[in-house]
Amino acid sequence: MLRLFNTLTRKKEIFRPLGDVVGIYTCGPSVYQYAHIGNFRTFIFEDILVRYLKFKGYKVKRVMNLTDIEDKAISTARKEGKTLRDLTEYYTKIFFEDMKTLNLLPADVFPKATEHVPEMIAIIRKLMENGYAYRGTDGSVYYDVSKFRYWGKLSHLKLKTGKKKIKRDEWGEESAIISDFALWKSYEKEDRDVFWETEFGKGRPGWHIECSAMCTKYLGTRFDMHIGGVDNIFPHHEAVIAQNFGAFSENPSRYWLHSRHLMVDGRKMSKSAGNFYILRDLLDRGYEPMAIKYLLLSVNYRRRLNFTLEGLVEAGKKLEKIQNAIERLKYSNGGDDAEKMARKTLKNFERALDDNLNTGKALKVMEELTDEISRINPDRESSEKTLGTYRVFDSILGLGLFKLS
RNA sequence: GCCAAGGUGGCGGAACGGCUACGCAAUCGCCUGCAGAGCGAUUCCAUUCCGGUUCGAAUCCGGACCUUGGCUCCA
Repeated sequence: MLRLFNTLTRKKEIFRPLGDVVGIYTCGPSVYQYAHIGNFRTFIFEDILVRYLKFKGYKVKRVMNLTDIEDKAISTARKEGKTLRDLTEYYTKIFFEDMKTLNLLPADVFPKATEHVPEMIAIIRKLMENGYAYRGTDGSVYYDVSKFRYWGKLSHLKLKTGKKKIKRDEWGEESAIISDFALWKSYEKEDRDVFWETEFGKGRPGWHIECSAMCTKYLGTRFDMHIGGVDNIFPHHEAVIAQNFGAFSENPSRYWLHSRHLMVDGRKMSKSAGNFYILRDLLDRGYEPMAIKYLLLSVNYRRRLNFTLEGLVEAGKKLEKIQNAIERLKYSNGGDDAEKMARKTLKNFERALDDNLNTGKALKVMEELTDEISRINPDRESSEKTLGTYRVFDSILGLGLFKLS
């Protein structure tokens, strides 16, 4: 029985699907730069979750959005003298390549924000009609958070409503005052050719509306899971809930899952600290993609994971050890029975993943099986059965365990 | 300030009331034409601190101390 930690309730809850198909929406990449390994920690987690649900017999529909319009993307395109479209198409292509390199299954739908402006407008219209939105003096449309009584429920922040912006690093009484957020931003000349003519004027979408529009379009007003990194909790997912509630009177997702950020060399990964890794840099330096994946899976997604190059080497060794054991099983023709061990391991593997997708533990039980069968000389029949067990593991983990074959 | 997570051997990381995981690293053997891989053995007073509950605590309770994360750039 699968249990997942729901940010909304801050508890592990037994997973019960709403319908025949498990609907999963995940906040995908902003395609104006290379995705880094931290991004991939989240995407790998999501991938294993999807694969595991399928293994358990669920049908899954997964939607992953591509954010191809936002402030940074626009300014990056301007700096590089490219059109927004050229820029985002390039990084989208790279992202798909990286996903393939890491053996991640593609989502069923990859909707792009720029292709869903009419859907966004429809939701903003509803929000206006329902009294959750207003036109600002600058012509933009804002969400009035004072109208939403559950504002702050997901993030568990005690937020005071107000129009003031908080100042960072000046925590005091006023620090929890938050501002309304933009649904539709009116046109500024820095936007150049990035605009749409709509009933709310010439402009472009706000930061959060795309997810409301696209999750609703592809999964309906109520689906099973919404996933992202912890940084999305506030304000992004809080805003998505507010938007959907204002438009459709319900929280769009039953479970909200958030993966924790990874650390690099014991510190938060950041460009300024020089500990910022993107996939292709690591590959250029000779590291194996599956070793990277192995390391990223070695700790449960809600725990802090410290990414180091030493850890990466170690992960590569562990993976190799398993690959070697599998290779040996293909030809072993001894007299020992491995099947019992394999069956026990599969059970423990499932138990680990059932517990909030504890991939670290799952890898551990797999390593233990590997050690056990290395000590014996399995007979032909149980070797085949054990290989079957490894195939199950690999179908869920996608680690290329049969690489040597 | 508010809200969280966590502190286990040289390192990573299990165990959530009892049998002192496991892996990596290190040392020594075995196997091997060499290499790789593998096997066996060995070493290391590990549970932040102080109380409490208990026959028994890393695990439960209370209190310290410390670390990390979030609080509209961010997966």
